[in-house]
Amino acid sequence: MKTEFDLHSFLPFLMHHASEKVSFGFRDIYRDQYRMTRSEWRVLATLGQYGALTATEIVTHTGLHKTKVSRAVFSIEQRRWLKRHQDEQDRRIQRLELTSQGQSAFASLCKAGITYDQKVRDFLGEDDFSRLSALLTKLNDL
Amino acid sequence: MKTEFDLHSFLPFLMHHASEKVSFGFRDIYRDQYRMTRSEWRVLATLGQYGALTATEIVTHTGLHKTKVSRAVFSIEQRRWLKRHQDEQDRRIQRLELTSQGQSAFASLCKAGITYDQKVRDFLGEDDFSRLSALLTKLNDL
DNA sequence: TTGATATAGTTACATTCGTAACCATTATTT
DNA sequence: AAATAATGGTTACGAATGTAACTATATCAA
Repeated sequence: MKTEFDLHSFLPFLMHHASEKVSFGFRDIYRDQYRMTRSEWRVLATLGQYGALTATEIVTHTGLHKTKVSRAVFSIEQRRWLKRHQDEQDRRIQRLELTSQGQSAFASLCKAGITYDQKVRDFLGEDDFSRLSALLTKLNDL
Repeated sequence: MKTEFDLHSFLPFLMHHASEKVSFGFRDIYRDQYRMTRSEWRVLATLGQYGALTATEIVTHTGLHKTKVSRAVFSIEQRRWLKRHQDEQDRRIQRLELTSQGQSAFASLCKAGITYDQKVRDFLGEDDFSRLSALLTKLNDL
């Protein structure tokens, strides 16, 4: 049991730092090359990976707030990277689907993502990298 | 070398998720009990731990943006939790110091922090916890 | 010295964010 | 079937954020 508080070994602090470090490295890519926000990138990636989804499904996949998803979808639609298809059974729902332009943007960012991933792997070493992934995954159930 | 992109095993994604999970658990405390933002909590904690500092020193300690620090300092000052002391050598500088009220707020949040820390430790187990801390620290040099 | 440059810190502005309120539609209850 | 509740999604509004411009002071160079 720890009795002394030390900010720099406090997990929320450590996590946040490391997370920004890792995230910003990749953010620079989608931000500078495509002028995308993180929410937009995440929505694009989710649709790219899972095909057509509703906004609510994107929310559950990503954990993003629904207003973020709503706005991201709107802005991606503006670029003509996705289309909305009204669901005929349930007219509240729109099925969201990447256009071919959206898919190639996604493909290009995937490549960049894999390159970036490799960079971090090289830095950490394969063992530490997978250890870290496992620990982070475990934390999801906290 | 990985050739397929999978969002859910992509490190920026994993990190961000885990970070939010861990951070929000503690944020609820300083937010609900003290109406503080993360920046404010971090500035308070830094001053609590290191004693009197200048704004720039807080920036280097925390990595926070200087406007965030400026605003956090202002708002903590409003609560009478810190005082500014003009430096007589360099009149651009203000030395920032917690008042006794600030110190007791800090002390109380430290206790909550230690409790929270213990909760995460228990969840992960001592070994995984320190493994994780080590990996996150390593990432700072990425 | 004085002019140029750098640093500490704040502020104006535009953007982003989260909460809550809000439509529209569907499901459930009575 | 009418009333009520629940759901998908958007929007209004206030708070928080980052960039860049700004003020004031200090340092450096000529």
